[in-house]
Amino acid sequence: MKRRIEIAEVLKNPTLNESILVKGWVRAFRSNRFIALNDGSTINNIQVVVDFEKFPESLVKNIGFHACLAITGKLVESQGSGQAMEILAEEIEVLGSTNLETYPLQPKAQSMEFLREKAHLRMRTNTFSAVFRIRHAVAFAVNKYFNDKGYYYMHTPIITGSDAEGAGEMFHVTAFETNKAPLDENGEVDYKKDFFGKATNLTVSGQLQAEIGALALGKVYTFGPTFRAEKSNTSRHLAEFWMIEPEIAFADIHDDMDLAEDFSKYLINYILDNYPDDLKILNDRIAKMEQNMKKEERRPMGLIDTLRFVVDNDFERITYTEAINILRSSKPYKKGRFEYEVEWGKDLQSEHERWLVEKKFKKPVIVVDYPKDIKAFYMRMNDDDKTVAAMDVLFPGIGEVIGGSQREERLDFLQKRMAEMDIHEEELWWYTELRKFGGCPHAGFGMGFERMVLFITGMTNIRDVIPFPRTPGSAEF
RNA sequence: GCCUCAAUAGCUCAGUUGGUUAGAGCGGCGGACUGUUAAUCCGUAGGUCCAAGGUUCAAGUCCUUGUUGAGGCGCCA
Repeated sequence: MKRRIEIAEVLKNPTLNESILVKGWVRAFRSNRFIALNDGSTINNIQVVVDFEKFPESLVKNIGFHACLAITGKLVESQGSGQAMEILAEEIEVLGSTNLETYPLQPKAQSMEFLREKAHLRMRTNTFSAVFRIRHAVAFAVNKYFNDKGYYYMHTPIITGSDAEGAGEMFHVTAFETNKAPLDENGEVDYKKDFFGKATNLTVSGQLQAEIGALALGKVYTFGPTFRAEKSNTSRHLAEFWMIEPEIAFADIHDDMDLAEDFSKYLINYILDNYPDDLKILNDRIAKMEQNMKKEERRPMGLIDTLRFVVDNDFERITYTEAINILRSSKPYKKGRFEYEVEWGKDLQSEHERWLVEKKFKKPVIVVDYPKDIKAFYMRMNDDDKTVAAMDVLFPGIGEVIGGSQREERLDFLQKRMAEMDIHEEELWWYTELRKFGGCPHAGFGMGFERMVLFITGMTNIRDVIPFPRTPGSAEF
């Protein structure tokens, strides 16, 4: 019995004129003679040449789109011009045929919305196989980057007893059966009798726990699923997404920004260096799609050129106050083109961020030192007593990919902010104890993993860079 | 949560001012084809026009409600 060789290996280290065994799915069957076979190990196919008269008609009939085949044959130099080598089929076994009268996928461009409804099949397409190979690679690069720099990967809880993380609506977790939860004397659900003895939720952020790690291990990061019950209906939000949250001791906001920029560039470079073929498929797909678009709707640069440009240039760094001033002296502001007001103390709207990133600077922008009133309680107060050491990294086409801050390490400042924002210290007693016992300056950020994958793959909807998207009203598969 | 748009063949779409039997390309099916590269060529089948109600002599087309999807806003990552 011959051992199967993966197509990636065949193409990388070809053993010409030897008989080999490959297995995979049919991407195309042309001229009753040429099979393009793909096994997922690479975006590239191997061509199999079938002398159809040598095989029974019933077998040849089963070689349809996305049928699964095992093929033994001699690997030779190709006579055709589209590929370097090909396999002359000696034996063909149909492992799984496809009934094409009912199979929904077709060998042509189909809409992202349609394919999203076929999440169990869409990974077989060129676009999605490329996206999910790259998603894997970005995840690997995240771990490699931090490991190589001496960070420890820390697993923070998925179920949390704290509802004060302040990052959005939470999904409740309970072992009670619906409508059978015991009530207390006030008629409220008595969570003391629930599994954990208290009300619990799915985590919206691992940051507060990551701070525990940073203040013991020095440098840690979390990388895990995160849940937000916001009914966000946009191409940039998911109810279940993955977040990367490094947290570092003895670091200030500038170290934090340096890390965010270096880390982002590392991830992009890792894909540019290791997945050029998948990137090219995605690059060409976008170029083709944009052929029919008006010039002003097209991207200023192709996908690969955009990624190169981002890693080759410094991110723009401006303070929130500078951003406000730049916006107020901008053409669209003067001409009244912005829908929302630009005013110190108010958060930058999407349209403002987009103008700064896409029109003014044309590259990623880090905005730092936001007004304290629009930011979370744990962010470190600046000396001006008006702003906090918080930063957002904004990317073209996506907006906020990273949000971070230097954390408030001074107990009295922290307690004051918590009181102002009505956060009870009893609930976060362990968090304030980190300041009471051996605290130190520290900082960190959260990167939306899918948003980064969105940027690197050039996809336009976040639901298309996670295998099984969870959005309001949708939890199929 | 708010706003806007859309839903017609398996897919992507066209369908004029409300007017005869709802069209195309791709895909499927049948056939041809021994160097194809989104193969090509010939033939063929395929429709609850999202759902319910309404206006009208007449509705794919107009109105109401609902469902689903997309986009924008807010929230954020």
